[in-house]
Amino acid sequence: MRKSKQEAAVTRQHIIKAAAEEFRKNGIAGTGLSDLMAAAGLTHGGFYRHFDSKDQIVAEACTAAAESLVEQLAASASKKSPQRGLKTIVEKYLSAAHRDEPADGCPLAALGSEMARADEATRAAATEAFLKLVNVIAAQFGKVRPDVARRRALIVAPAMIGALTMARIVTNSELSAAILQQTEKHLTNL
Amino acid sequence: MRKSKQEAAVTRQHIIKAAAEEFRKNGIAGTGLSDLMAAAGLTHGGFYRHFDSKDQIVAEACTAAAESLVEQLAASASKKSPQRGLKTIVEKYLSAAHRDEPADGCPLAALGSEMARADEATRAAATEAFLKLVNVIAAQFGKVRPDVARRRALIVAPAMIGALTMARIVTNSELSAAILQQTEKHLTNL
DNA sequence: TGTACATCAGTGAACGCGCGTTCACTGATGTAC
DNA sequence: TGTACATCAGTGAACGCGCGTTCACTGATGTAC
Repeated sequence: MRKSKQEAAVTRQHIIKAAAEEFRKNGIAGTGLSDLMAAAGLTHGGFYRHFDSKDQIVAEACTAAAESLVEQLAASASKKSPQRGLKTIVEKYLSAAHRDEPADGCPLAALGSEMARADEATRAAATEAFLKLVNVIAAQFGKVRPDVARRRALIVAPAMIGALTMARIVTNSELSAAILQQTEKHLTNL
Repeated sequence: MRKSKQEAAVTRQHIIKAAAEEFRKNGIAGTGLSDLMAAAGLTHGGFYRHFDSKDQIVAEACTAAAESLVEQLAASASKKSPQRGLKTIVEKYLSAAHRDEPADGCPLAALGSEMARADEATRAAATEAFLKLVNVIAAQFGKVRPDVARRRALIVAPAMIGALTMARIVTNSELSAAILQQTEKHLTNL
C-alpha cells in the first residue's frame, strides 16, 4: 500500500485542501478527522502519517485557504486599472456568491470567532493570512504614502470580514443584502 | 429538593447568564452542558428541568448577552451629548478592555462564525441582537433622516464586530492595537 | 543490474474520553379536600 | 386550618455516540550490497 514520496506529498496537499473546505463549511470543532479524511477520499487512520495533530492541520488549512483567497483577489484586481483595484476586491469579497459559499471563501470570516480561541500556531497562521489580505488591499491605494495605504487597509479588511460574517448570520435576506451593500458602497468610496 | 417557582425562575436566569459567559469564553461547541451548569453552581442533570436542548439555551444566552451589552452601550451614550454618543459607543466597543474580556462582551464578536452555522432559532436571536445594536448606533446620528442613520449604522456595527474579532485573533499586540485604533478613528469621524 | 530487507502510506479496528440526553431517586413545594 | 397526595427542581449515575489518537497489519517503494 505504500505510495511514492511524490504521491504522498500530493495526497498531503489534497488533505489540506479538503480540510480547509470542511473547516470553512462546518467549523473547526464541527469537523472531525474522519470527515476531513473522507472529504479527501481516504480513511481516517492515515491522518497521522501526514500530520501530528488536528491542531496542526487547522493552522495549515488556514494558511492554504487564505493564500488561495488572496491570490484570487489579487488576480482580479490586477486586471483592472489601479484605481479600480479596491472596488474590484471589495465587490468580490462582499458579493452574495462569497456569502453563500463559505467553503471556497475567506477563512477569517468563516472561522473568525473560533480562531480567536485557537492555539498559538493557528492564530499565527491567521495573523499571516490577515496581513496578506491587508497588503493586497493596501497595494490598491496607488499613489498615497505606503503607511497611509496600510492604515486604510487596516480599516477595510476587518470591515469586510465583519460585514460578511454578519451577512451570513442574519436570517432576513433583505437585511443580509443591505449589510453587504452598505459596507461595499462605503468602502469603495474610501 | 424541589424549589419554589420563584426560586426556579431565578435559577433559570442564573443558568442563562452563566451559559452566556461560558459560550463567549470557550465557544458554543467548546462549552459542554456540564461546564455551563457547573458555572451556575449546579450539576448537569438538572439542565433539562429548564431547557429542552443545548440549542435552546444557546439562543437564549445570545439574546441575554446582547441585551446586556446594548444596555451598557446605550447607558454610556446617553450620558454624553447627542453628537458624542457615537464616539462613546465606538470607543467602548473597540477598547482593549472589551477585546480582553470576551466573556462580558459582544456575543456577535465572540461567537460570530459559530452563529453563522447555528440553527434557525439561534440565528434569529442573533439577528435581533444585531438589530438592537444597529438601532442604538443609529440613534446617535441625531439630526439626519432615520433611513440615513440606519444605513450608516449598518456600516458601523459590522465594522466594529469585524475589527474586534480580528484584534482578538492576531498574535501581534501592536497590530491588534492598530486594528482597534484605526477602525475607531475612522468610525468616530463618520 | 539484481536481490534482500527496511521503510512507510494507507486501512480498519480499537482505545479512553467527554459529549448531549435520559432516568430513578429525593424531598420540599404546591394543591385539593 | 390541617392533612394527604401530586408535582417537580435538583442530584448523580447511566446511555449511546463520535471524538482524537494509537496500533497491528498490508504491500508497494526505497535502499544497501
